[in-house]
Amino acid sequence: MSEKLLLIDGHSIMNRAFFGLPDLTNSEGLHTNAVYGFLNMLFKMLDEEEPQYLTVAFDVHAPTFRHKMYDAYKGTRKPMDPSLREQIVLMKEVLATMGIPIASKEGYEADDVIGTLARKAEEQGMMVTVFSGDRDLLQLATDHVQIRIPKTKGGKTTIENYFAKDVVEAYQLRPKQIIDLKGLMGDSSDNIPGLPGVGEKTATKILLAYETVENAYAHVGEIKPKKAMEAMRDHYDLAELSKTLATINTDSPVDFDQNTARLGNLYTPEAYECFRRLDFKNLLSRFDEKDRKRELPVVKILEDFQEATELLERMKTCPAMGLHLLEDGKNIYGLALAEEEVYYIPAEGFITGDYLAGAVQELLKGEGKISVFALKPVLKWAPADVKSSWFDTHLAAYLLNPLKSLYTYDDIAKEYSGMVIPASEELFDGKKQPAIQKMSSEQRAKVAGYHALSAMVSYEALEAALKESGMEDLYRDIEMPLVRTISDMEKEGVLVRKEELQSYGENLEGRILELEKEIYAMAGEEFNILSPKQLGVILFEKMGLPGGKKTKTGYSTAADVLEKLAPEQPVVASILEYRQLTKLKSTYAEGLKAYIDEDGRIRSTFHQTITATGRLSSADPNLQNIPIRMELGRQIRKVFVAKEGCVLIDADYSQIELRILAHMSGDQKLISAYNEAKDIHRITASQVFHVPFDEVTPLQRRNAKAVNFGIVYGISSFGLSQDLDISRAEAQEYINSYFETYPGIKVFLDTIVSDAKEKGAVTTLYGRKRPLPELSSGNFMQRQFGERVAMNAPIQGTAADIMKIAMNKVADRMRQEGLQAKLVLQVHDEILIEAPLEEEEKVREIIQKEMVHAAELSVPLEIDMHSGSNWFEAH
DNA sequence: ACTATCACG
DNA sequence: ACGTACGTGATAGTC
Repeated sequence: MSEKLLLIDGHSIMNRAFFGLPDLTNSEGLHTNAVYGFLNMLFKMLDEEEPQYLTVAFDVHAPTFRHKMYDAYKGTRKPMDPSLREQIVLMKEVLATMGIPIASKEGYEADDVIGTLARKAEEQGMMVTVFSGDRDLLQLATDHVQIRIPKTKGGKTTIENYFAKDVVEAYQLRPKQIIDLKGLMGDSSDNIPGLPGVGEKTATKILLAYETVENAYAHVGEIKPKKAMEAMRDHYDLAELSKTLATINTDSPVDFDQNTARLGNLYTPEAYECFRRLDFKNLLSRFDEKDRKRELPVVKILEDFQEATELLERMKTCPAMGLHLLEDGKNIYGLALAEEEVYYIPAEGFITGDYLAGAVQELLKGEGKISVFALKPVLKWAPADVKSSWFDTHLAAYLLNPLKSLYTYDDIAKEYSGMVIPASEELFDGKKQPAIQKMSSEQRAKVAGYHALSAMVSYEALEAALKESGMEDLYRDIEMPLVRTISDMEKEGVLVRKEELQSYGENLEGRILELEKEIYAMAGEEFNILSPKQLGVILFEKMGLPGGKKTKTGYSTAADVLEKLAPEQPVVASILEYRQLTKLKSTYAEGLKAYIDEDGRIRSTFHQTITATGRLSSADPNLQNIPIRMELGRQIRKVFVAKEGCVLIDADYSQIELRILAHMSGDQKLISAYNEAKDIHRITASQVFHVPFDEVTPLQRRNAKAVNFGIVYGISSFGLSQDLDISRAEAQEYINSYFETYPGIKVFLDTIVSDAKEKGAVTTLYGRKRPLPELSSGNFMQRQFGERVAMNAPIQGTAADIMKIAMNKVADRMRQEGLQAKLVLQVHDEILIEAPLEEEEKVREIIQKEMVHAAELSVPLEIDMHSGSNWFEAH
C-alpha cells in the first residue's frame, strides 16, 4: 500500500465553514465558526483517509488577490469579511499547536501550491487527496490524485470524490479540459468571465467536438450554436484570458518534504489548551486517548440470573451509563446497559419483561447520568418525572439539526463521538430491521447494546453542542419534560365509537356508487376515476375540456385546477364529490377503524423529532388531520367521544401565530390592534383598506385574512394571488398597503431574512434553530424558498414552543393536583382533554390559566374552549 | 419507490 | 425567464 498525502485548501474550506455555520463566539467574544468548521472537517477527513502526510495550503495574503489581471480589468473584488480574515490568522495558530505544516508561497496562489505539491508527491509514488470546495481543482485529478469536494444538500454535507475517471464520468471531460471548460463558461465565484452567453452545456458540447479552446477557435466557423460561434469569434481574447486565469500552475517553487509533512501527534497539550480556550468542548474528547482509540466493544449477553441481578445492582450507583430497553410497545425483550463495557440482559427464564421494567424504574431513581437513545418508550414502561440527569440523544440530535429525515444510533455516535458502530442495516444484511420476534438473540443483543453504547458515548458532545448553540434551556425545560407529557398522552389514546364509524363509512358507500354511475354515464365509459392519468384522458382529450398541462407527468386534475377550468361542468362537480367521499371512506372511516384497540381507543404516535419547525407530528394514525372544514367530513368528529362519566374539553389558541408576529416584530399598530379589537382580520381590513371598522365588507375582511396568513407563510405576491384568485399585481398592491399600514412588520421580516443569510439559520423566541441551507443555494427558486422559510419558521416554531410549554404545564398540574383528567390529543394550536365530569370546572380553570400564561407576550394570548361528549361538540 | 391528491393547522 | 405560498401524513395509482 502506498502512502497517502492529504492536502487541504485552507481558504476554501474556511470560507465554506464561515458561511455555512452560525456565528460562534468563545467566552472572550472571539469569532470561531470558520475555525471550528475547518477543524471538524479536518478531523473527518483524517478519520476517513488515514493519511501519513498532511499539509494545509493558504494564500500568502488575505484577501487573495488572485486573478489580478482580471480584477484590474473589471475592478470587482469584494474585500474579505474582517471576521473571516481574523479567523484565518487564528487558524494558522491553531494548526501550529497541532504541528500541522502550512504551505504558501509569495506570488503564488494556494491552488498553485496544492497543484505543485500534489504533482511532486504523486511522482514520489504517493496517493494524494486534495480537499477543497473549489471545482477549479478538478483539473488536478489523476489516477493517484483524488479531489474531494464537500457539498451541502438538504442540510447535510456530503463529499463528492473525483479521480480522473470520475471527472470524465461527471463532466464528459478529462481533468485538463476543466481548464478549457472554465475558459468558455467562466466562473462567477472566481471572477472568471468566460464567453458571454456560453454556459456549461454549450461549453461541454464545444469541447467534446474540439477538445481545447485553441482548437475550437481554429474551427470557429463550424461551431454549432450560432450564438457561441459569434461569442468565440468576437471575444476570443476573453476565452484566452479565462483559460489563463483558470490554469493552476503545477510548477511553482515549492517542495514536498516528507519530513515536514509527516503526520505526528496532533493532540498536543498546546492544542488542548488552545481548543479549551476557544470553547471547542466537543472536540476535546479527541484528546482522550481512550475515547479516541476506543474500539467497538463486544456486547456481553448475561443469561445467568445471578450475573444479571449483580449487574443491575452495581449499575444503580454507576455515575454515567447508556441504557436501552428493547421493546415493541407490547413486550419487553431485553435491556442493554453501557458503561466501560456493554451488557445485554434478555428477558428469558427468571428474568421477565416486567422484571426488567422494574429494574429500569430502579435505575432511573439513581443519581447517575442516564443517557438513552429515545426516552419515550422507556417512560411508557416506567413512568416518572423527567430528571435533569437524563439525556435523550435522539432528541438532542434533532434539536441540533431538525432537517434530517432519520436519526440513527450509528450516525449520532459517529457525529458526536467519532465512534464507528455498525448500523442497523449491517446487522440485518442490508434489509430493514425486522420485528424483534424475528431477530436472533445475537441480533437483539447488538441492536439493544449498540443503542445503549451510542447513547453513552454521544451525550457529552451533544450536551456541549446544545449549550454552544443556545438550546440548552429549550432542551431541558421544554423538550425533555414534553417526552413525559407525550408518553402519557399516547398511552391514554382517545375513545372512538367503532359501530358509528362503521355506519358512517357505509353511508358514504351508497353515495359513492351513485356518483360512480353518474360519472361513467357522463363520460360515456367506465374508467378509474381516482387515476389522475385516466381522468386526464377522459376530461381533457375525450370530453375536450380546456386542459392546461401542469404536472411533470401530465395534466393536473387537482381540485383547485378543475374548479377554475370548468366550474359549470356537472361532471367536474361529481368527480370532486367522488374524490371527497372516497377520501373520507378510505382514509378516515376504514383507515381509522383498523387502529382501534381492544379497549376501543386509538393510540396515535406523536413524533417529537420530525418537523423542521418544532411542531409535533402525528402518525399511525394521523389524528392531526381529522376533517373539519367540510360539514360532511366534520361529522366524523362525532365518533371521537369521552368515556362514560367523562367529558371532552377542547381548547385552541386564537390566532397564535399572528400574535407572535405582533410580539416579535414589535409593530405598535398591530400590537394595539390586538389590545383593542376582537376581530383581527376585520381591523386589519379596516386599516389596510382605509375604511371605518363597521363598514368593512365581507370581501375586504376575507382579503385581509388571506394577507394575514400570507404574512405568516412568508408573503409572496404569487402565493397570495393564487389563494385569492386575483392578479399578481393586485396581490402586490395588497401587500404594499399592508406593509404601509404595519411598517414594523416589514422591517421585522426584512431583518429576519438578512439575519438568516448571515447566520445560515433562524431562531424562535425560545432558541430553537432552523438551519437554512436553501439560502445559500445557487438556484434562485431555492433561495426564494429559503427566504419564505426564514420568515415562517420563527413564527410557526415559536407557536410550537408555546404550545409545548402549555401542554407540560397543563399535564403537570392535572397530575400534581391528583386529577384523573388526561391530555388525549394535540393538533398544533389545539389540545383535547378527557376529564371526569366532576373535574370539568377545575380542569377548565387549569387549561385557561396555563395556556394563556404559557408565554407573556406584548399581546395577550387567548383561547377558545368548549366541552362536549364528543369532539364535534367540543370544538 | 415515487407522484398526485387531499385531509389538517 | 424562472414558477412558489409555511408545516405535516395517508391513500391510491403508477412505474
